Amino acid sequence: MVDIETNLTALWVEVLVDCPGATGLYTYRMPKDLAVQPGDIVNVSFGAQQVGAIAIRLLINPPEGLDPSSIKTIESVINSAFFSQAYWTLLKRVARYYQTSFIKVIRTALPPGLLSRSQRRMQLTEVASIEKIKTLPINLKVAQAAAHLIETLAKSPQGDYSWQYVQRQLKSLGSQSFEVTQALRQLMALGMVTSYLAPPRSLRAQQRQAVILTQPLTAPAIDPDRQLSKRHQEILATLASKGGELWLSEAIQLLHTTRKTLKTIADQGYLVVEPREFLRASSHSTALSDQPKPLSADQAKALEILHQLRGYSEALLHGVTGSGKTEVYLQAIAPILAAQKSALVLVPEIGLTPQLTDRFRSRFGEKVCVYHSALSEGERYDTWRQMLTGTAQVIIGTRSAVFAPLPNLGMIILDEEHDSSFKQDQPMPCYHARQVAQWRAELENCPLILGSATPCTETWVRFRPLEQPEQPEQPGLPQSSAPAKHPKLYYLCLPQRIHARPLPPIEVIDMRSELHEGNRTIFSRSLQKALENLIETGNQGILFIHRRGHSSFVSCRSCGHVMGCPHCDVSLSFHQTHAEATAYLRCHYCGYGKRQPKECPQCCSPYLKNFGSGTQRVVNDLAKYLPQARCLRFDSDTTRNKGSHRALLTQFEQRKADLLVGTQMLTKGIDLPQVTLVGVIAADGLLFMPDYRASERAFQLMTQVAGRAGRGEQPGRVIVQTYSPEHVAIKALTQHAPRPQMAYGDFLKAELSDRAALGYPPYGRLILLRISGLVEKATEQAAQHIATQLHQQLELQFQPQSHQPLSSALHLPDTAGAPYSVMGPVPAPIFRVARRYRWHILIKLALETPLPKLSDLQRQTPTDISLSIDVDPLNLS
DNA sequence: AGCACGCCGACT
DNA sequence: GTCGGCGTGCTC
Repeated sequence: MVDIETNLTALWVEVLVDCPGATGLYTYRMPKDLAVQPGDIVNVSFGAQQVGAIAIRLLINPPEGLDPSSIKTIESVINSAFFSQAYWTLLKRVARYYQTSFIKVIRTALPPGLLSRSQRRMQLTEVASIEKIKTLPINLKVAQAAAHLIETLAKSPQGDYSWQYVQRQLKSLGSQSFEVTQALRQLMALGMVTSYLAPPRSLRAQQRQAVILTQPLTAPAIDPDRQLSKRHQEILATLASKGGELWLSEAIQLLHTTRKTLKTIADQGYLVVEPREFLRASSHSTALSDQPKPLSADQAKALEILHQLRGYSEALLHGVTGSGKTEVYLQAIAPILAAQKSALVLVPEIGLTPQLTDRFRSRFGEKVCVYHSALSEGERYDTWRQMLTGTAQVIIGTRSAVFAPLPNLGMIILDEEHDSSFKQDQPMPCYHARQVAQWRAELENCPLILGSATPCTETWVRFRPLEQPEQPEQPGLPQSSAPAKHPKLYYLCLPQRIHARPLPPIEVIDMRSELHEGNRTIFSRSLQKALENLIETGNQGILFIHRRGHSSFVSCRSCGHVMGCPHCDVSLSFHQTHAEATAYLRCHYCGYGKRQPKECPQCCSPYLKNFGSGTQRVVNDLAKYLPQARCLRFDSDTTRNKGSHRALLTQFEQRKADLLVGTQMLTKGIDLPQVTLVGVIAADGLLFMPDYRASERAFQLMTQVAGRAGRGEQPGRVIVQTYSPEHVAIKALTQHAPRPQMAYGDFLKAELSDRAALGYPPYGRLILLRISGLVEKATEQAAQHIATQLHQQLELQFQPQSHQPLSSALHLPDTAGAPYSVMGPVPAPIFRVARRYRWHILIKLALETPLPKLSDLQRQTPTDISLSIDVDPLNLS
């Protein structure tokens, strides 16, 4: 409870302002009519603008050295009493561990727009005239910018755009930023444009056009003076019978009419068409068609343990692909909901798992909400508000949903826990949802369930300490159990598929010998036979290609020139949705794109050779050799549009195609029972990434794709083609079939002993500093400076020790005995991306070394250089 | 982030 | 001597 007396006498509030560069607390006056509490999200005027802020604490006396008359009053309270103690502690912990300012963490946790800020906008006045500009004695460039500015503003219905938008538009038309500023100043002096600060618009629910009857429902009085056709009367009557209010789109369908007809009636005054708040429809409430399914013995055993979990505890549900993990989740959640508590289900990517969402929906109905970054601001806000209400619900969401503000959390489930999309590596905090979920479960005192067929090394080591390298091997199949040393960690194993369906055998094909024996196609003879057989028997198959392969660049046959990105040190990738579509070249790193040129920019030869994107090429080759096979491409080109994911899968399910040819996306949560054949075209792209996790990732990915085969009644078959069959990940893969879970354990055991020897995670901790800037020299200098600072700080925080030499990439200095070592700065593997030069510094910490504080580095970095601190990086490039 | 203030170079 | 560029620092 809040101390009432404090509440009454506190006249001052210290707040954390959402403004970069405004670190520290600012004091505001308590408004007379509002009782602001610590943890409230408020709006304050800061400098010239209005920004969001969080109230941190109340003060009875104004701080010393601050003139009370200069203190502004808190503008408004956006959200009251939102942060619970546990949630607050969670955010603090995230900020500390991931070396990020607290306000940045709050910003990632809240839906965008909640910490609102005022926006500078500009508006055209009547006197605006391009002709007049031309006569002015000003710089030609500025005059041009001014003309563009007027043209741009004229395009808006209100002659009104935000400053940011105009700036962006004019830049794309070739103006420099200072020219725009100057042009604006000129135009304002001439009175052609006015500039103003728009107050922050509060976030609202989604708006939709609605048709609303203006007359009373019961007796729509028809004005005899006005002509109203029979048809129009009919429409009004139907509308009245529907409650007098419909969404425009529904009205058009239901009343069999058009927008125009409604407009005509509206003009006569009988109805209005206007935007109305669209409350999140509970209309997609499919009937509760899905009932709990009978469980296998393994599932039942796992569920029994899950049901007994009380308070904070963690369980790893290690189930082979197709072992029915989802059913276990569903039945684990049911009693939580029944006890009026909520459950949080985290998945790698919502779009890729429509089947999982559907299943939850049909089991739990309206209690299921989806929360992820692809939702519109309004939808996100709605869902967020909905969560705060405290009614028991199931939230299915991606990484950021780990911060979902559920007040009464009963369980957290993290499905496919090995998936790298749970790690954020772009804006700080570079958090891992698994780590945050673990803290959250601890703080909220609820169970956390991690599920995967291929748990990541970190998780494995935590749950299976007995199977670490030096330990003697455990005989037999692993059993579900709790490791003795951690009574709160439970290892649950589903070693068999449901209905005892066998895991498909995996054949590894050595593509080198295929070549020696004269097969120059991309399909080995085994795969060819299997494909032919597939078509004959009328079954379905999947062909998997590793996307970042070598096969999608475009080069000139005559001079060898490779089309490269002008902003990055990478080659452009070839993209084409279908054979007739325009060919595009796109950069996978910065998004730059252009049409495929007709001739080589270097030597003007018309013979530009493209290999097509991986999938495109496979589809083309397949069409030549097996023309009767019907293929569907499933990659970023064909699934770009919203919903096309689902559409493609539905087509495939309805047997409108025999083969699904695709990339990584195929590995995730797709359950297609008719698939009997899985082919991995070239495993090699995966195996030799310059990264210590390459093997682990390759093995996980291949196990996941292989798991797509044989889920139905027909047995499956997997063919993996490679040029390096002796690779550990490939060798381990072939042991998959007889003792699947052991194969994974064996593979990890070998992998872990390598990691232990080098002090890599999970036997050490990494922190990656990414430094980037637009000016090559300045970026390098900044990187050097940061490295120097870093050494000083680390020495201060830990034992003084001898300097490690600034060694080059690939091999880290040996950490034996030392609490830490620093490598770099070194140029990043891809030195230039999106016109920025990039440098890396890698810190390796011994396991027992506490996490250093690196936040000071941030402050000492020049503003035009960006420094991001990635704790426990997954991606070292 | 935005905006004011202030220093420095090009111009009447 | 002034105008107007952009660099530096502050915002309760």
